[in-house]
Amino acid sequence: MKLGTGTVTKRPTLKTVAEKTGLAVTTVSKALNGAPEIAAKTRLLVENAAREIGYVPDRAAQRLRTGKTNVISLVLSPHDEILGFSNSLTLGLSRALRGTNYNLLVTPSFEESTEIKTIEKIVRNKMADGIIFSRTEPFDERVRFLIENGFPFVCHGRTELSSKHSFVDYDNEEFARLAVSQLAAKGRKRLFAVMPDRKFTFYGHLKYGFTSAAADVGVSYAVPEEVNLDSAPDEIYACIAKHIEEGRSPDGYVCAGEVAAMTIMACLSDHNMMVGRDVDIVAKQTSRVFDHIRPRVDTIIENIAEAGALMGEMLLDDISNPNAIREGFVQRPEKEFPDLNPAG
Amino acid sequence: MKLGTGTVTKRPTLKTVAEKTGLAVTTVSKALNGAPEIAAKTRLLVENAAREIGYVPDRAAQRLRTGKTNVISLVLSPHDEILGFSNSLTLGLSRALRGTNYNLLVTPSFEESTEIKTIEKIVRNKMADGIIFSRTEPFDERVRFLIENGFPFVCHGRTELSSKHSFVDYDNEEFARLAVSQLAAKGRKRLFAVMPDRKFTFYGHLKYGFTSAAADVGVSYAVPEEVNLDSAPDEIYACIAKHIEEGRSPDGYVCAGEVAAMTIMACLSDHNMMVGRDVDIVAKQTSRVFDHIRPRVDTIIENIAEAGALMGEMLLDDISNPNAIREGFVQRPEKEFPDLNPAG
DNA sequence: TCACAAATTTATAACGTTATAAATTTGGCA
DNA sequence: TGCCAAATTTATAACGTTATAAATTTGTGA
Repeated sequence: MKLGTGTVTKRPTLKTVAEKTGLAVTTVSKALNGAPEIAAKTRLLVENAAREIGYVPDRAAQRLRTGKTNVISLVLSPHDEILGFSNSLTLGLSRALRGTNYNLLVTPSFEESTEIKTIEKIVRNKMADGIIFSRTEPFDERVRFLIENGFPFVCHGRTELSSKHSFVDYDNEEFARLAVSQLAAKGRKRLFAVMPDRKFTFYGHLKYGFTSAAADVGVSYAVPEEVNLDSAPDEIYACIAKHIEEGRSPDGYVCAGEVAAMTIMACLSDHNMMVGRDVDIVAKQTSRVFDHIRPRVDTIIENIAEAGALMGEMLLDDISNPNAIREGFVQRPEKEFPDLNPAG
Repeated sequence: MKLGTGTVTKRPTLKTVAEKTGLAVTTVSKALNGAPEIAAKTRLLVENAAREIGYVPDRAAQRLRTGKTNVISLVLSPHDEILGFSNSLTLGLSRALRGTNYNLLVTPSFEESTEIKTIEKIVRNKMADGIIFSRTEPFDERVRFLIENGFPFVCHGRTELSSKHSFVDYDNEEFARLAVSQLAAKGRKRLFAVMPDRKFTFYGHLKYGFTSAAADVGVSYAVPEEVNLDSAPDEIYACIAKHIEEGRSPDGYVCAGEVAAMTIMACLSDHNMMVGRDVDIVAKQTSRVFDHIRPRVDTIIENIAEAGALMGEMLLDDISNPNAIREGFVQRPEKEFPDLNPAG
């Protein structure tokens, strides 16, 4: 479809359609927006004329008039793992937005501390109709801010705040239990878990899952204090290496992050520890990297794209029903990726 | 910063600032936009007042009035590898946009065929001031369309079109040469290269690089016809497996895609072929996954985040200087990642 | 001090849309 | 046929900004 080769024909507006049909601008607007008072034959007339001359409403004008941006903003944390996480989230979200007339604005924060500023800016400047973000904390300031301002949002992870709000979370407690059972089933006794930063809500869920499962199946589990899932790979590597070299190596690892899990595997390999023989790992898998990594490790899947799609749908719902009661959804751990994910 | 707890105070507008300062709306507008005719003391007065009451211009109104969207659109292909590519691109782009008042709209196409439609839509609906996309073909229809419509864009990859246009490409020819030399230096003689789809510009560059380097250093190289870098990992795996099982295994692999390279490694491992002993691989590295994969393989880096940042800067330039002569930039292969990349 | 140019400020209109209220047309029924 | 309510269409104003042109103020030199 060429748009006037060189000759810049101005975009058709409501006025253009009005002139073509001999109707008033208002009528055309109403006809295209499905106002009930418009006669059926008028609506048809307008729709045909609009299609014929390729009329598309001007978003800026609509936005100025109605105050709606038709934009959803995905606020990324600097730590959203370059591997998989934000990518899958974006993809899932886009899938939910497909077919709607919402667009996706991606706003990375470059420092953790600026994330709340980013959100404040989006709200203050009305840059979007709703916000999506992740890495929720129990008393998350972003959540508080958004609730206080009545701004629609869906976050990835629960909070412990009293106000209900939309969220999509993952059952990390169950993840922890499954992981511990799997390792126990392989005869592993001394486990080692790389945990997220304590400040995140899912730290608690994991911890509770680990503790109870470890007690249930009679294994021990330790957490290295000096690193967490967001630590630089080098630091995680060094930490694991130190334990191995000091003879304090566990016989099973649980890791709720892909990069950290890969780092552990690299470290084990470099120390001639064989996964499956000397040690076992259960990793949380959020992308498909582990499909291509050897030795194979046990993984438990967290489907981020699905979470993203769900968050998108929930957010659209929240935007159109500002007064509805907010609900959360908790994803269950899965064994297999569904096949609708793009390869990778 | 709380925005009126519950009490919805309307956003300040130019009018608000005008009333506060006793000046006309026009004057305020000009003062804030740096118009030269505004007296210094007036400008200061306005700036202070604006800051004080937290005035932020309404984008929708600006956009309606000026026709500028202040949005850059990143159009993603369904094949942009879930691992790294689009993520790094997004990050780099965001970095370039940081500090400007441009926002990043991410628009994934879900089918390859709809990508041109996506772009047409962005242009027709003036959804952005400029477009970024990748996977350029020699006679790319997207490039043709955008040039024809005088719409600013920067693509990742060159074309063979006669009109000059902005692009950022990677020296894949050099990549191929380096890869072949590295393998030859290790004594490898029969190489195997998984190539991109023939339709892409960089197919030609790689091919030329391979052919000339192979001739120079006296090795052979073959390309499996049935798969390319975008093939499903399963297919690549099956293809490599078949060659190994039929005794036609090469002793060196070159792979310009991360996922494909990992797949090859997995296949080799599953067939008890040891990288470094039975076979060697040189992979193109666009994320940091290979840092964490064992056995270590030789990689040659293509810094996508840097490319993204560069593309962003070029696009902003192109937007502000519509009549400037367009130029391209070709990235050189690198040995190391710079350290400004977020961990991962 | 006055005239006039330069400097600065201002009023008006417009971008394209939709909410509101007013105007017109239609159709039913006496 | 004529009246009235219902159905449908229309005019007007407004969202917040900036381009344009007009108006005002300031400063300079005679």
